Amino acid sequence: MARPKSFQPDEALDKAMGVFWERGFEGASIAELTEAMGINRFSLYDTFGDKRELFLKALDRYSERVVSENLGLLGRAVSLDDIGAFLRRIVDQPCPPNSARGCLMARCAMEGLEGDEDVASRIRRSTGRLHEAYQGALRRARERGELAAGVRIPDAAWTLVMLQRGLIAMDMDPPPARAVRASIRATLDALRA
Amino acid sequence: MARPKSFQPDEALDKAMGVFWERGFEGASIAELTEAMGINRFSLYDTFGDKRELFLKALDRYSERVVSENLGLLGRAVSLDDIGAFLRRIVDQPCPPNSARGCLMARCAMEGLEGDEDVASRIRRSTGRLHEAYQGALRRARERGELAAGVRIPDAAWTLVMLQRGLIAMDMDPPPARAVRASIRATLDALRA
DNA sequence: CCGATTTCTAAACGATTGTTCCGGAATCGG
DNA sequence: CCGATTCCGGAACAATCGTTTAGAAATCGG
Repeated sequence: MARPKSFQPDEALDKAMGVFWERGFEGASIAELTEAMGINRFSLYDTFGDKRELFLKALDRYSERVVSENLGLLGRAVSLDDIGAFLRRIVDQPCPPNSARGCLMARCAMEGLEGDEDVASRIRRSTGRLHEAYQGALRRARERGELAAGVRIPDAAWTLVMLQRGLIAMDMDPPPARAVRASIRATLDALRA
Repeated sequence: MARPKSFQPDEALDKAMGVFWERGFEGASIAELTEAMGINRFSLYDTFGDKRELFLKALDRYSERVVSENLGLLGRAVSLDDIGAFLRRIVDQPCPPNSARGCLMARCAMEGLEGDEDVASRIRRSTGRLHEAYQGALRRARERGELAAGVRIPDAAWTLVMLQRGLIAMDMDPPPARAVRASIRATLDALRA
């Protein structure tokens, strides 16, 4: 054995995730990353590989941190009202660390990273898990008799995924809060028995 | 007077718009732009200013071309079915020039350009015009007696704006086409009398 | 305390970024 | 045809990009 690392890779990866979250992949420079992570250039390459590998690791971290947290909340939803509360939380949560907004996955989907299969597969997996969670919540709502007869759960789950994406996409120029709440309510009422 | 330009600024700006559309602001390099525009580096700076000014001009061009085209279609919508046809057209149009997808404005809203007030104001104006157009279409639908009594037109218009944004945001990993059509139909049925 | 092993510091790499400058080419009015 | 004016081609700018390398520093087992 020899000299131990003077930093905690886990914490450094969290910081890197935050930088990518705020600035995107191309927008985040190595200098910015090393400064935020509190480590040296060499340590970054030695521990995480090059920028792209670091980005993939940050995506995975985002998936187990942020996405899984949201999925956990959704997993406890048993009614349409719970789903509505979940969606409302999405829009008016005060962004985790400081000024990072929106969804890292959704942001990458907008960048030119669509060609990178490793990135694309992670995004697909993330949306797939979200769709799955919405389906679960809808099934529980159906068991309680809340859903209208004609509602197809897979399609309704996709509707909610798209609504969530739409809410996030409106981040820069958000509609009045009342309109947002009304949209969420209208979408859920359309499923109601 | 003297030597005339050997290119048409209007066409060159169209090409630049296409590059920004596909690659984003930071992703589009000057070399890529000049090549696509068919002009020299000097001509670019002499005619359009620096990269940021060119980008702002491209945003304006996008606004008068693509946005206005969509707004024109919406302006002819008189029923909820017309709105539905408009939304369906958004998702399965085969991307104007070649492989440019999504909305340039929405893409910039995801990039780190939120700090630039000149960019932000253009995005606000674009979404504002879209919201206005949806309100107009909804008013015409109401005149025909299609809208339920409790529907507040401004809120419903925001719902449609967000739905459209959500549809575009799902571009990389799109849900099955049937689910998309079902979502559009469900959203509109919620407004129906 | 020592040698082996690993991390860290710091400098530098070539490539690319956005931007500018200069000499030659082209077109105009006269 | 001429001089003035404008534009084009290409080289070059400094700055930054992502990445690598060489040597100093630090920690371990023995």
